[in-house]
Amino acid sequence: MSNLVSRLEGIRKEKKSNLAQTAYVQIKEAIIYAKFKPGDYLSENMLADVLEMSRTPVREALKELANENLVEIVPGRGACVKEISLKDIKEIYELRKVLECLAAESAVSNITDTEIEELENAWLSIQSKVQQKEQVEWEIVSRCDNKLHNLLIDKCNNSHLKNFMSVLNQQIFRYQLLTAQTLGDVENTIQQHLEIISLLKERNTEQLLPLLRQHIESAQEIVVKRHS
Amino acid sequence: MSNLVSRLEGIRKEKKSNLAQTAYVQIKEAIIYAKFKPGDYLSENMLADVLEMSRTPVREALKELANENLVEIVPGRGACVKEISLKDIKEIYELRKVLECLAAESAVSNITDTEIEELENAWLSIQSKVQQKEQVEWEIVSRCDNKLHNLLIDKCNNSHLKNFMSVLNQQIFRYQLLTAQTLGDVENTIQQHLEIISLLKERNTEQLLPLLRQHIESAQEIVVKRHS
DNA sequence: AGTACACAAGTTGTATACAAATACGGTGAT
DNA sequence: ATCACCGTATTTGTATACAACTTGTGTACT
Repeated sequence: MSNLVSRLEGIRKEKKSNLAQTAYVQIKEAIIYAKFKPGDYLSENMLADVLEMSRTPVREALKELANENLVEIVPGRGACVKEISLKDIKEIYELRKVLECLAAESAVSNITDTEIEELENAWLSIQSKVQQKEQVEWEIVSRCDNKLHNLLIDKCNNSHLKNFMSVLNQQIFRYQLLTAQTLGDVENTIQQHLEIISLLKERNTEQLLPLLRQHIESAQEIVVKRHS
Repeated sequence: MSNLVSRLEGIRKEKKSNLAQTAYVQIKEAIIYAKFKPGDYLSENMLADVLEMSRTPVREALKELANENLVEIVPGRGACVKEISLKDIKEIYELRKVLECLAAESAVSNITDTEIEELENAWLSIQSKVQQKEQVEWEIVSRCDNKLHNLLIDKCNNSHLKNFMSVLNQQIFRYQLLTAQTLGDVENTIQQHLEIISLLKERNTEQLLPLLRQHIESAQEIVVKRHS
């Protein structure tokens, strides 16, 4: 009997509490939300102090962030928060274009109708607000935008692709936050998304992929334009 | 004067000696060359003992290897050398197909004529051996094969793509070693490569990409066939 | 004033110590 | 014989100590 109990406890404990992991999450958020700015040097001691833990887990977190291109470890100085260069943006979006299309291709057959409808409703709600001349915040549109892209990744069959894309999307999100916090042509954005959703509904891969590609390209243009 | 001397010494020291890095390289090689076999558990203590260093750098190395999908860190057990599943192979090759084509597209304009000729000569040498019925070892063909693919990666403009591909290629190389150590249809392989090289020489991207894609697909088929 | 140098403060890299969790093997009861 | 339980050994997670290196500043010397 106590055997069973211990097994249940094993299942219940899904926290995976682990200081290195929390350090990783905290520092990452601080970088993405620009609490730590590009060019800042983060010393392990300082971070350990702030996070109230020892250097060891902080160190592990920094190494992981270096892998994901969010910091650069400079020996003798500390971990430097990476700048965002125009070249980076172009490279990342070039990758996103082919990888997200690959994900979409496989996701099309896995996404359920209700998931699509949910997404559609979110956009329709934004559309009606716009049509009634209500104020629409950038954050809400951004969240909806991410919802679509995350769905495509989430529902694709390729776990390695998922990992790659999550690293990419993280950086893209950071770019958006740093450069494009204002709305562009909202009505156009809404139109693009609704078309994509409609093709998704029909499982029309052939027409979906080019449109998706074009959508990502225009997203890139916005970020690039605001960058300078 | 002594100021200059110390500066020169600083330049000369380009070793970047760092135990964590050497641990990473050593363990990775041991896994790729199957000295550590899939399913083996590697404890930090054991590795530290073998590598004659403390657990700290070993631990960092293992975390990095976990990121690259070569081991899986199991709490309470150790780092388990990853099995190679059929699903993994399919996923990796699917990614390779689109990413290597993307790399090739940009590499075509950066590769020099001499680099291509060097590659071509390597393959012609193998071809002449085969035509004279000489024995050709798998390792030599494999090395030539990798030479082409590494060149495409190396000469592409996208640094993020390079990073992704180096992780992918590492795994592909491991698959090849574990499953396909014997030669398939060598003459066909040679023919395929020579055609690709010829198109590369002409900078004929339009015809190159489909052929490259097809080449990767047939490489995948070989690995999959041997896997079972 | 300008330059070389030395010293101090801060940084990472590495080793080690300790705690908590887990696996493993033996022992006993049913 | 099988299962539950318990103690030991091993494992990771974390903190801390120390060494080597880098940077920056101040000082003496030219």
